[in-house]
Amino acid sequence: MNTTKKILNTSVAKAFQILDYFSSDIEELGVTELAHKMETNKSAVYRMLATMDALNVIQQNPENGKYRLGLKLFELGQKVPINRNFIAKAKPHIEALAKQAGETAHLAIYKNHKVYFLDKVVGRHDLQINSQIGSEKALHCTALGKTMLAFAEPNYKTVIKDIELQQVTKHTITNSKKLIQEIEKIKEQGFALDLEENEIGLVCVAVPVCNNRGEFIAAISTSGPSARFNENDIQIYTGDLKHTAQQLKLIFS
Amino acid sequence: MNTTKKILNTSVAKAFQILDYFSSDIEELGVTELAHKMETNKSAVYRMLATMDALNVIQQNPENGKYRLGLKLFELGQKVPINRNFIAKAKPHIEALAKQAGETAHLAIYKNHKVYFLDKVVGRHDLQINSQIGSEKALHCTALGKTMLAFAEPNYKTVIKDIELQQVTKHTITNSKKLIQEIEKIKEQGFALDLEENEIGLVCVAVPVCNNRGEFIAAISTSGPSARFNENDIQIYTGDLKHTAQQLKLIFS
DNA sequence: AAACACTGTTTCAATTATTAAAACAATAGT
DNA sequence: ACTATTGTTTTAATAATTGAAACAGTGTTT
Repeated sequence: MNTTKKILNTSVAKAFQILDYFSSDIEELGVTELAHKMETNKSAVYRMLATMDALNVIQQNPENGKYRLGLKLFELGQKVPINRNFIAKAKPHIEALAKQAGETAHLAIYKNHKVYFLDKVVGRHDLQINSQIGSEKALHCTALGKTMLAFAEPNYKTVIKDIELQQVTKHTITNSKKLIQEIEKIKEQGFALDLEENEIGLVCVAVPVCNNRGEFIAAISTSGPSARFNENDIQIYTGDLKHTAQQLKLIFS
Repeated sequence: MNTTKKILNTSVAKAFQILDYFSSDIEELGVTELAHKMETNKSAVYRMLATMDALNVIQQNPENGKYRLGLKLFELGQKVPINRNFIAKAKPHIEALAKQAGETAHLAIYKNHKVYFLDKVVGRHDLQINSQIGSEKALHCTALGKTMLAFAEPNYKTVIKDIELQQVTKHTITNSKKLIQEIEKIKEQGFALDLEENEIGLVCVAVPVCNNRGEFIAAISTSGPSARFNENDIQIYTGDLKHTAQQLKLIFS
């Protein structure tokens, strides 16, 4: 019963590598385009695409021959066992949070030593974060991640030593000692900050959501450009977040 | 630019075959269990699972060693280009529809000569349809499918000749001539019925949702056990459905 | 406690499928 | 009509997958 698995089938890995090139921004990709991105030949990519097309995993646009993600993935995505009931019930509160601050709000969970976005409600401004529901982020450079290290991970010191503290921006905490200090601080104050540690110009505030037994369930955050996140703003947002976390606590208690 | 693709990579096909064994009912599956279901050996299944585990496509439960669908699929599912805005805006109307009738309501689209469920709101009764958001259904034996043949497919007669009219129940229309007559009737009356043609005991009413240019967008339905769907009930539900379709028309016009 | 039955995991030679370059076909732009 | 691009197909060379059997754990039964 191993925890870290190895890739034993290269074809399957390549198939999912292809799928990862698609996003909400890049809806369509061609064979040649993908082969170039992946630095392989067209044949291999084509065979993968043809196979996945036959399985409805991707779908070819008959107009230009390019491919896009198919409905099989939508179906499989719906079957992933996550608490959809919680997401649905939390939604109005996340919406209220985003509306109050006017900034983008996120709901995220802790899994595989990573942050996973479960839901997102955008703020009212033009300048927005390019986050994707379902996508993952590193723990050490995000407010959500640091919240999780502080409140979701009892052995957070071990985790910090295990994960790679990659320098994403010049403000990223890459020193494990400093990060442990930061987590201790977060534990005390009950919220986490990301001051351009994940992306220059982007600030984020996050708090944990727990049930009435004090068990960590999820983390919520408010994020936006540093220009709109001065000390006073952050204090207000933190209050809003704690208020929302309290409401969400009642849902799952 | 072929439309029907062939499976050129067996490994990828097997990987997705494995994923298809999972559902919201069957959340967890083991290596031996899957190997038995697929009538192959454990090694092949294990290698697939290990690979997909490494990619977060599936995830092993460390408590019992069994596997479940992973967050990568949730992420990919979110990236599939379907009109999520429409689904979100339609949701309250589908909910109202389900509440009024007390029966399960569905929102579905037409793609690849098939019905795809985009959303579902369950009714108030214990006896419920076991449908899955994102899953597909055949056209000829469902009210939603027949609605699509009538209103979404200009060349519906060609499609009927192309698709297999599989006998699902004793009431399924398997004769193409009769099905064409049925579609013509549906075109006239503006709604479609499924009188136990897909499952014995299950009745379904469906209507099309169009924009103000008359273009088909989606189909909505009300379904439940035949005991709760007498002629009078069906007439009421049809009225409700047409009312909802009218409201949804305004959203996308 | 010891034997059993059941997991998931690993191994390894035999087999089979994948590979990659080049040719092909089909479209769009100049 | 030519050119440049696309997706698709073909080919022997290659590298991967296969599947039976052994292994290593867990939990249950005797």
